[in-house]
Amino acid sequence: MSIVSDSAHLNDLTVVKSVSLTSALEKELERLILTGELEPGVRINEIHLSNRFGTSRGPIREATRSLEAKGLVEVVRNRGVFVRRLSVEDAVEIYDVRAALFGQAGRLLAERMTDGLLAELTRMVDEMDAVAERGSFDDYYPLNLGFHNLIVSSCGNRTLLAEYHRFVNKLHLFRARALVQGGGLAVSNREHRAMLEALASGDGERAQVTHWRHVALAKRRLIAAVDGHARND
Amino acid sequence: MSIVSDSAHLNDLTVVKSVSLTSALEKELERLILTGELEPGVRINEIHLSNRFGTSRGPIREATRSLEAKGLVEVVRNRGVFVRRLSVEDAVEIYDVRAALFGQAGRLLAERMTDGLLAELTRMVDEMDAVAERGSFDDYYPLNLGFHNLIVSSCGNRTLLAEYHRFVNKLHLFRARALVQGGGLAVSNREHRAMLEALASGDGERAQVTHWRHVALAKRRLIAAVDGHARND
DNA sequence: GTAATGATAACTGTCAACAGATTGATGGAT
DNA sequence: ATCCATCAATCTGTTGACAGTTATCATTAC
Repeated sequence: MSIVSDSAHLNDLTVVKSVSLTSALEKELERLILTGELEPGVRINEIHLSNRFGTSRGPIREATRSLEAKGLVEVVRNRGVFVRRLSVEDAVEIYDVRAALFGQAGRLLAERMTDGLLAELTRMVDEMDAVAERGSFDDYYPLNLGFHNLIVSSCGNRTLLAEYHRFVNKLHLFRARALVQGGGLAVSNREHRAMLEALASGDGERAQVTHWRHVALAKRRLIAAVDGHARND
Repeated sequence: MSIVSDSAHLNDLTVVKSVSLTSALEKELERLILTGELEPGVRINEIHLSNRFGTSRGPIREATRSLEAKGLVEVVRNRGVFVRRLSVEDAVEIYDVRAALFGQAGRLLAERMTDGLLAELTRMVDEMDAVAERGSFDDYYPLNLGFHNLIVSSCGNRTLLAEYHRFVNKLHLFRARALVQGGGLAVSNREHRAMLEALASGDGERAQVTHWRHVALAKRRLIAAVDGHARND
């Protein structure tokens, strides 16, 4: 495992001196973890990292403590820090939290909806329908992500937005994540339409229910996929 | 290594060598912040702390980075770390998140309710009623806290539990928090009874709504209290 | 061949020191 | 009296080094 490779990303950041080395390192490590370049379970060697980034171990330790609080890594005394590995149970728990947050975002958004936003969201769902017919998951995924992000970003609660992102990010640590991403494109987008209608109606309660249910059903699909996969093993 | 510090709490922890100095410091700092011994807005001086606890600055810096990720302090480059200060808007946002999480906890709990737990929760509400009649807030507050904690702790989702606590803790950073704590004891406990009935019925949807509404109404009381206070100024 | 053992290497925990930035004070000019 | 420049003190950012712990691996005994 030769971690001795140059990181262009970090160099970009270190040029800007207004950002501390620690936070730059933290962002870079987070990127490495979320993109999967640092796989769940692997140990993060402080000395290797300090060589790789040309810094001392101090800032790296600070960055990893921050990542630990964010739940992306695990620190074991005298043994090191490990990229956190999510079990199926962890992932299911996260879906519950995410459903709660997303439902709340839907409620808030319904109560402050604008015509322009509704048009944009409708356009996205139409586009997803078109892509879903072709069954192209690689095209569907970013659209789906953007749709959800736009909803939560527009709900007017920055705390909620930050928390939502935290949990969506954490799902990247779940190895079997790819299982659930494949199926049910058309089904999922039908739920999107129900959400749209609720948002358009301005009924917060109804919006909360539809948004909550959308994630709850995704959780069901995850569980079903995992069970199916386990049976096939 | 003689740890010459005024903090009995810290000494308790350092005796156990399985816990790193950093995490012991973090717990202690968190305690100081949540109890208000370190007030919102004040700067945390690394050198003073290292003298106080008899350590070097390294572990303290690591602990503060962790607290930053938890949202309890704010780090400003080259200026230091400050105990985070929550605005009214921040507090309101947190209530929304808390409502979402608490509602979800109610749903999960309703679907796994036991007779013993229901009896215990009922007992607590009865006790709160008795205390509320006397209008004794100091007695009501810990009971109320315990009631909510028992619900979230019993819902079976540890991730949700951790997040819920995170946000309840963050509310300690809100200076005007005391405003909302005083009023509506009897009203609040009437909402508790509605929650109890929903939990007893085993209807997850209904439990989620009642639990969500309980926090949403608390948020309204907070806003009303803040507005009233502003008018009286 | 396998398991216990002990030496060695590698790594983390902590510390003390240096470099750079910020703050506040001092003194002079207007 | 006010404003600005300069400077000293204080604090943070970062580094390199040392101590203690864990992991590795060859050796030995069975």
